[in-house]
Amino acid sequence: MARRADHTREELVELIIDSAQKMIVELGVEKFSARALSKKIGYAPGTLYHHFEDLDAIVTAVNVKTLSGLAASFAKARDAEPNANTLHVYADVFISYVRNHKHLWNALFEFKRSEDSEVPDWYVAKIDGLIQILTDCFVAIRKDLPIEEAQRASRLLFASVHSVSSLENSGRLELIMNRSIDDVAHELVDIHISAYQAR
Amino acid sequence: MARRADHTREELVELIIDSAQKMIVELGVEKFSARALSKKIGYAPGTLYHHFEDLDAIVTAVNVKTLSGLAASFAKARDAEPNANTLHVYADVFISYVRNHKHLWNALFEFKRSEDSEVPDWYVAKIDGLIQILTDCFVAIRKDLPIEEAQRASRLLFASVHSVSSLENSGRLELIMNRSIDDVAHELVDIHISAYQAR
DNA sequence: CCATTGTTTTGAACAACGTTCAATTACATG
DNA sequence: CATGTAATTGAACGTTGTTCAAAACAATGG
Repeated sequence: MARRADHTREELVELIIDSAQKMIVELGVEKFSARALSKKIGYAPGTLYHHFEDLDAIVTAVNVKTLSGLAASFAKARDAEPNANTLHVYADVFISYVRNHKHLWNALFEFKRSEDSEVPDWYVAKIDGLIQILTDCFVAIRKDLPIEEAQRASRLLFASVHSVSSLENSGRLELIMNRSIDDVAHELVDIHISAYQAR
Repeated sequence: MARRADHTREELVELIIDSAQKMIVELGVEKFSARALSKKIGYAPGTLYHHFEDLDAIVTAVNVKTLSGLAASFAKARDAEPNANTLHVYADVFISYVRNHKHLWNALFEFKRSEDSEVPDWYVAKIDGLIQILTDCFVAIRKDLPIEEAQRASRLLFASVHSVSSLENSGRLELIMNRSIDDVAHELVDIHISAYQAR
């Protein structure tokens, strides 16, 4: 048939992404399937593949929104006068965002993308944006150090907090320690600040 | 039929685990399947389920060996006189073990276990053993601090290095920074030592 | 040496998955 | 109203993990 009258191309693409997002939020990415999604939106499975390369592409589209949401939370918390304490604020923002969007976050960092599929550029760009905000804080902590040092420090802190929170999110932090992720994140921030100040 | 003459029960269990391990090493855990495994060992798929609860249980059995292997590597590198530098040695041991057993490590930390399945006790015990070794180093660095502080520090360092190396292993470290995992691990060790010394 | 017993092994079957593509259908245009 | 175009369909293919009645083998007792 030709395009059904109920949705334009753009509307359909949006419908697919939004429904996929809802589905992942509710059931987690492992329960997410092409058949279930197509049923939910009232189209046949094959239709999905005329608007997206494969399921991977749909999850990736959802991931854009997830990462944008985190960026928005960071932007909201952004301080005109960044300092050491601001890093703790961002840690809180990060931890609670991940906690409140557990399934979406898992989709972002646990979904297996196929071997050949490249890492999208916007992925790196979005993350770079987040890290830049942290870099500002490190710059403020020690204005005498070159910006490269601050960048290095912020990337390392981001990687640390991020990956420890992934560990928590997959239920494996308790294998290593019996502490809340909030505790751990804040201590990591302290440690990284302390080491940075002692340079 | 009754038990086939070619393998005793114990031999068969061992054969299953060993073949599963080989398979994961060669192809990765995502290519690992019940049918392929049964074909490889020359038994029918159903046979696997008479010796293991499910595929998860087989992967878990492989994981025992993986974690034991890491523990053995740590034990080999263990120093009678631990100090700050020894932590770097362990970082190297850890990183190269993960690098040399990429697929096995992924099976250990990326394989999705079913919701209800409990974390095995030996899992925690093995990891605790590794962390104890690190704790000794921290104790040596500052003998005046209580052992709880050293334990805290070693768990945090272990979690950091471990999770950053997971990030690398899943090909996502490059999303955050353009550095080798070795570099990152050693800087993490330095940072944690520095902060610990400054307490 | 054979029949019976008790397990172990088998493999077809089930429900689900991602994906493809010929056939169909609905809409826009002439 | 006929024709053409393009979106949609859904059956089909090859996977997957798992189950279970049936079959097959080894040990046992006579």
